Amino acid sequence: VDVNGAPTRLRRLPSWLLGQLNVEARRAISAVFAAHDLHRSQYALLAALEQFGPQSQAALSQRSGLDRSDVVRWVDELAGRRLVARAPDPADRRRNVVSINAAGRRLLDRLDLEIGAAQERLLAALSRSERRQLVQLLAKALGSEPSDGAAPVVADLNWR
Amino acid sequence: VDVNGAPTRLRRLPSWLLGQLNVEARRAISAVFAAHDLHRSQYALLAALEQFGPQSQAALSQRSGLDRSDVVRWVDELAGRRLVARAPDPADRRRNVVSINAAGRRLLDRLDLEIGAAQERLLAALSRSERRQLVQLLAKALGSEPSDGAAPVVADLNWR
DNA sequence: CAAATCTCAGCGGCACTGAAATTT
DNA sequence: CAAATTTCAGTGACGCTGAGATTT
Repeated sequence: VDVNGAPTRLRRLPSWLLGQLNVEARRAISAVFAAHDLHRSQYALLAALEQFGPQSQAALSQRSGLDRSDVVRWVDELAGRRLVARAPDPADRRRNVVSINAAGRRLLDRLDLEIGAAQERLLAALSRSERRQLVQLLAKALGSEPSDGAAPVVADLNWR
Repeated sequence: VDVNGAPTRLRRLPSWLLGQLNVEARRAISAVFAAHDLHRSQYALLAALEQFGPQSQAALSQRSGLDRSDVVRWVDELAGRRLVARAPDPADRRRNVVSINAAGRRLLDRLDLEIGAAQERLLAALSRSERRQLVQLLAKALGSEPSDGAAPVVADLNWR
């Protein structure tokens, strides 16, 4: 993706710039996951399970931002690889309770490092403080409230 | 898209934030174009034609960032609606020369306004200076060199 | 009964690939 | 001949919809 040479109209358009950088981001990230025969969505699921504990697929959908039907597919895959467990909820038999296990946590830790490195590659043209700024601006635009509880649940990723 | 409630891992990940905001951006922008029975890609083509003049489809592909095969499809559409003209290049008969006409320019002007308004909606949570910052950071991350020739080719869009 | 949950089949937009046809 | 250009058919990932089955 070479943005120089593109029309001025586009080069000034936030939505266009977002789209272009997102293309590069998807490429970089997908490559990381492909090396593990995994998918972006599965990282989101593992992250939600690690942070919020065992939960229904509906809850997973809400927390991960994935569609309910995609949650079904990706949990299938994760369960088949023994990275998560899926069991009917005895308290409400409409639900499946999904939980991450030790192998899932190990994989998540390994992925954190590689994904962090990919972020650095993606934003190589920016300084550290610029990367921080970009993250804050994106979060604010999304209506993200400061992740309360000043104590971070997860250790700082290495791209910071 | 509600980003609060998402895992901390994701909320700190530039590529994830990019993806989430890009989803909203696509939704906002597509709605604008749908009202004109148009497509995002066609705006990019019109913008390239307006700024750089008549050119081959290969050149259009490079300038607009669209794939060569998609250029074929969208130029088909634009030509069918008499917004651009497509004629074989007498100097090199492998090429088609595509050019924008008066109707295309009028449409482009109208779109500029509506797209500008959509950008404002997308970034409503940001102040003006934050929006400017975001655009600059995205551009820098993409390796965009300052659009040289301090004189802008296009009038400032109203979302600035 | 209405509402929630899970599951499955499939759709539409989109970036992209491969190959054929033509011309330089 | 190799390389460039246009065109077309098709693919795969992705976000999403609709509907059915089950349970509360």
